[in-house]
Amino acid sequence: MPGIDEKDREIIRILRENGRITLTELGKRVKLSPASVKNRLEKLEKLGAIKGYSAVIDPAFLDEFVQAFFEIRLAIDDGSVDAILSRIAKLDNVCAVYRRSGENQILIQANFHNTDEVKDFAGLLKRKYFGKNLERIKITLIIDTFKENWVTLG
Amino acid sequence: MPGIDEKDREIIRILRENGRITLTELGKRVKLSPASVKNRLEKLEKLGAIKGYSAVIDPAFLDEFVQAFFEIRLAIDDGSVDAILSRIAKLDNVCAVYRRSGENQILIQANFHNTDEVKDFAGLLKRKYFGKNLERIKITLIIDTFKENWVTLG
DNA sequence: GCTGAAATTCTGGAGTG
DNA sequence: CACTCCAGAATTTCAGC
Repeated sequence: MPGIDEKDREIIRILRENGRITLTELGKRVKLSPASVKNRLEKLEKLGAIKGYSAVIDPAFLDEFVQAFFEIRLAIDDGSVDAILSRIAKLDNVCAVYRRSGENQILIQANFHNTDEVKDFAGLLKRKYFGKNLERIKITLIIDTFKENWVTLG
Repeated sequence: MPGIDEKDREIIRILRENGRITLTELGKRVKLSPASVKNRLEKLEKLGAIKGYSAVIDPAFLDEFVQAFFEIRLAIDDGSVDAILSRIAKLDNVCAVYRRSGENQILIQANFHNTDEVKDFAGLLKRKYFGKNLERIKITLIIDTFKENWVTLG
């Protein structure tokens, strides 16, 4: 990676596990002044190394009692799918969207208030987003979370 | 949820998509003083609604060029597995660990420098962590990420 | 990348409804 | 009892070096 040194990587690693750390504390850990850390942060955000910041939430506090994975098998997986995935990514209840190797090329993670909403969402994926290109959809529900977004729980 | 009102939920929703927002800005959005927001944040963290904060990173900048999912089928899935999953969750290259419904009860997401490390990790899961209890392990590699941790990319 | 000063934010206590 | 206000502390920010 061009223009990235070990201190940048250390900053990234720390932020990944503690996204709300202050510049001052971050500076102490990597032995830099707060101003320098800020300059590096801006550089890393501009370069796209840091995409954003997020809090790790217990979804039950938002009445999101059902968390589900949707593994989707498409008949044809070409570039035209990208636009669809981008639209799905914008949905408020969707927390992750990946394209991956294997038979089920698409993986979507989303939260719901109840299982009826899960069914509705699966129908939406078939009807509104993928249409006949959707060959199979496998739904699994999260039972327990031990780590999420690099944050260890419990 | 006891002791949680709509303003708390709004704070949580904002933080989930913008984990580094200041208390002042957060206060403007939910129409509260920064001090009140701070009190609520401390309450939400104490209650366990907010588990932590994380930056969303492009793993390539850490030379983590391979991101993989490990779907694991166990012969017996009882409470004794919890301790194992907690240990796996502590590993530095593991970003998520879930127990879920379906045939492959365990889902692990982790990052690697290359595919050799993926193979090593799969071996470790079998040899060190699950042993004979591990019936099957399905590995898939992430090809593209459209959304992660509630942060939309691209 | 550091320094130092100014602006902003954070923080804890006292006061109000 | 949660919120606001306010003053002191800490942090952030930006200029110049």
